[in-house]
Amino acid sequence: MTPSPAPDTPPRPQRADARRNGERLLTTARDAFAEYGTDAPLEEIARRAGVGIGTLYRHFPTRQALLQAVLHDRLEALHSEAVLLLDNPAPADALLGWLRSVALHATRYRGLAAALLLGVRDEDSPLSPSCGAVLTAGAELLQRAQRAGQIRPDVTAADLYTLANSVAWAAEETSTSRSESGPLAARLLTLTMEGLRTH
Amino acid sequence: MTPSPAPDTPPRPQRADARRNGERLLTTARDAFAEYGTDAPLEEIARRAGVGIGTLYRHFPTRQALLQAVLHDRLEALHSEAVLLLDNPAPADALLGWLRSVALHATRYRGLAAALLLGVRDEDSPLSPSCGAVLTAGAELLQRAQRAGQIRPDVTAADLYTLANSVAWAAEETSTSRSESGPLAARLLTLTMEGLRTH
DNA sequence: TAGCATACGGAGGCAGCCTCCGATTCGCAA
DNA sequence: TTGCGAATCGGAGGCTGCCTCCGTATGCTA
Repeated sequence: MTPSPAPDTPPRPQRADARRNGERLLTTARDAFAEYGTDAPLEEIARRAGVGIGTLYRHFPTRQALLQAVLHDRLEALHSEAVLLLDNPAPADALLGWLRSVALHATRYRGLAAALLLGVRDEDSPLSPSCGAVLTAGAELLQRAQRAGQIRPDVTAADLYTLANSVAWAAEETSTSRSESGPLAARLLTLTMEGLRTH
Repeated sequence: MTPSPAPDTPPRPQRADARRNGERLLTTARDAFAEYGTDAPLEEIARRAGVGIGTLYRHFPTRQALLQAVLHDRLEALHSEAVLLLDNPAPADALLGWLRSVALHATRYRGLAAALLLGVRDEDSPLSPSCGAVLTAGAELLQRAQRAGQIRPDVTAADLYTLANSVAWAAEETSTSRSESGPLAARLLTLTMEGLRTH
């Protein structure tokens, strides 16, 4: 146990240069992921941000941690979108529209769908909390639609999350450019989702 | 132009040691892919087969080429299964059953679904001919089911191939062990396919 | 402005890819 | 059988990218 100098004094705040470097890494990483996909070379990101590779690893110990920081806001947005849609008068439409957002988001970077799927499977992943929150929000949306009798009762939120991401993955693997993959994902998702409604 | 000694004499057949090495590499690769997935280290495969890495690359210039050789028979089997099913009296059931085979096959090795999708997208891939044949066979099965009015007319064979593989991919990404991913793929595929029938 | 905790940077070791070319082996022809 | 040329082999070596470790530099507080 390292004795703290004062138990309730918060640890000294981050040094100014450290905060600056962290921010530059973040914005640089965002660009690099967009350009190379989620397996963009980390050394390239450090170089572009004008810091050493050691600095990158100190701020973000794993690629997943960096990705989590880059995605944080977007995942939060998906979460609150789901919460808002709980008030939508058409439960099934609300659910399916939200799933479209999820799938579209997952086509943003090449490799992202895989990372998002890992985020729910592996509880130790830095993405796990954010992905878990998204999944939970989706579950409420689903439950409401199922209670209304509009969606098959045997589908789980995990199924839907998985399907949305897998469709996004397929779109990104199939399309040459990233601009094509969005529409393709939407099209495949529509086909997939048709089977979920009750008849 | 290198002048051939005799225009219609086939070039001298492969030397005995070369043929032997090629075969050993093939069976070794099969095991390695099963163990490590499609990105198994090639040097490991060469080592296990008891040949130098140079020999591996001479026989199979790319990883895709090796994969193609390993998959050849299985893909051919999927093709002929489709042809046989053309005689099945229930067109939609025949199609959906075949898609289940396709998806199950794609869960065989980790990373395989991605390779199979690439095989139809990239015409230069060594997998392209085999994958193309599978896709064509599936298209006939689909056309028959659509003519019978049992499957939505706006679905393409490429859609179905893509969906089957993406579901297989999701199953392999989601499951810890490979033995779980088969059933999960089947379950997700069922959900997906429900929407394809006409009502 | 001195001293210390914090943060930086990049050298270096590792794994895997792929190429290239000197060494080896096969198999035909005499 | 033997000799020879063509076919084949093997792995060293150069490259990219990952990640760790530790000597050095710098911001912050007193």
